[in-house]
Amino acid sequence: MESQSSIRVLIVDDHPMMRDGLRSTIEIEKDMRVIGEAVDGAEAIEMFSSLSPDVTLLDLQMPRVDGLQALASIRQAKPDASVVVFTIYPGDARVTQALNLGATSYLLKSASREEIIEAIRTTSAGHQVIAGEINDELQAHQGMAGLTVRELAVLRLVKEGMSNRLIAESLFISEETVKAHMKSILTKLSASDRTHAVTIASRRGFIDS
Amino acid sequence: MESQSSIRVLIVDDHPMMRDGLRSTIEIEKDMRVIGEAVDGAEAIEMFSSLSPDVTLLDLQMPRVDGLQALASIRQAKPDASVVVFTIYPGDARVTQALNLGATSYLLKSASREEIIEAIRTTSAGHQVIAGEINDELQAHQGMAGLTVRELAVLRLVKEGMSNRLIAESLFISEETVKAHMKSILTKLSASDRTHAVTIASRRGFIDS
DNA sequence: TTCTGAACTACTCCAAAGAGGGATTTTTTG
DNA sequence: CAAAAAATCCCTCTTTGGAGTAGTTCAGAA
Repeated sequence: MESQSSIRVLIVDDHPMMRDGLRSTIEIEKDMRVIGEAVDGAEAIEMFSSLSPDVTLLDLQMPRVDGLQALASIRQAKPDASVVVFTIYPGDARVTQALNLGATSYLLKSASREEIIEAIRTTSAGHQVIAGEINDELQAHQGMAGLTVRELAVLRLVKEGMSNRLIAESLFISEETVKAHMKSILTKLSASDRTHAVTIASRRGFIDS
Repeated sequence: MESQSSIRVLIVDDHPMMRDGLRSTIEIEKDMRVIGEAVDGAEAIEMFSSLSPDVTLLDLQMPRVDGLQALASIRQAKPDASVVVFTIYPGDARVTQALNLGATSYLLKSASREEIIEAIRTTSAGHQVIAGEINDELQAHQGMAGLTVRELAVLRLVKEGMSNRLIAESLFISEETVKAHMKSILTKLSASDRTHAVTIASRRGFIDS
């Protein structure tokens, strides 16, 4: 589709220097150009609908509306949108979530100029690019059960230092139910206690660190 | 000193796009230029001693040798070196540590082009620049007791899910001593339990997240 | 040198966490 | 619709965590 004209790219990142780097790297290539820069998720959603870029380069860590929310909105507005997630976060759970939300590709910020340019081209052609480290991580946790919505809600409160009793009150359930969720969380994450569970969940991208 | 000639800057960051952004932004200014780029702490130490830059722009989050270690080496080699820490990490404890290690200035990656350029100029002139958000954080925790070396060692093991008994064995001390350290940690961080302590310590930059 | 902070140890005591069972009711989905 | 998955609740039992209190040793600073 974009073989004749140039690939129109929207950059979404809250760090000015990172946007500058991406812009200057992309502008060097003859078959692509930057048509807009957004500094947070809210702006990303607006600019996506007004500009209709061919490829959106999307950071996940952003103030206000985060990248995953932006991704959801964008894919809802245009279900075949090509999005390259470009983030420092590995973590199989976050990657899986992004791919389920419709991200086409997933790159890390440690990627080289060439990898990024190549990923934009490949993604605009409708193909997927996943960073090697990410693939390793996905395979390492392949087949493992994810955490449910309720388990994540419990774990986020655990992280803030709440006791099972307080969590129960906060979620309007019994303490026994909280314990049941905790048991499931510890099993699924192979954690030795609640602190370990939070540590593992942060590393794997189930919850924000 | 550098008023006649241009300010010679060394960039240290493991993200190629970030380095590109910094380089192109700095090269626009007539009174400064980039004389080298390092991708990790080890390279930073080497390049610092071979190039003797006027200002070093240093990221903290890097593979192998991290930024704080690099900072320590650099300041040891040249005690009056001007270093601008440039990182995504806030966290008063990390900032305090960096400043104690001899960092001149502390900027966040959300900083604008103008703020970065201005910080390089000010720092090369021997003055300090601290990002506003960072100052707020420092003030908010000003006067609070820091964690001791031993308390940090305990907390890092707590984060990995170890029980007091296991931590005691691991550090060759009694479980009662571990409990004493935990009591002190919980008090100093105003944490409700060990999980909360790890969460707060990560946010404030006492331990890596 | 006295003093302060850090590291260490010991005791009691109770609340909380987690292991090991089992069971019911929604909700989702093939 | 039937089956599976998720969410709920309950009971026992043991281990662990954390509060409270008290003390020693040692090193470095005032």
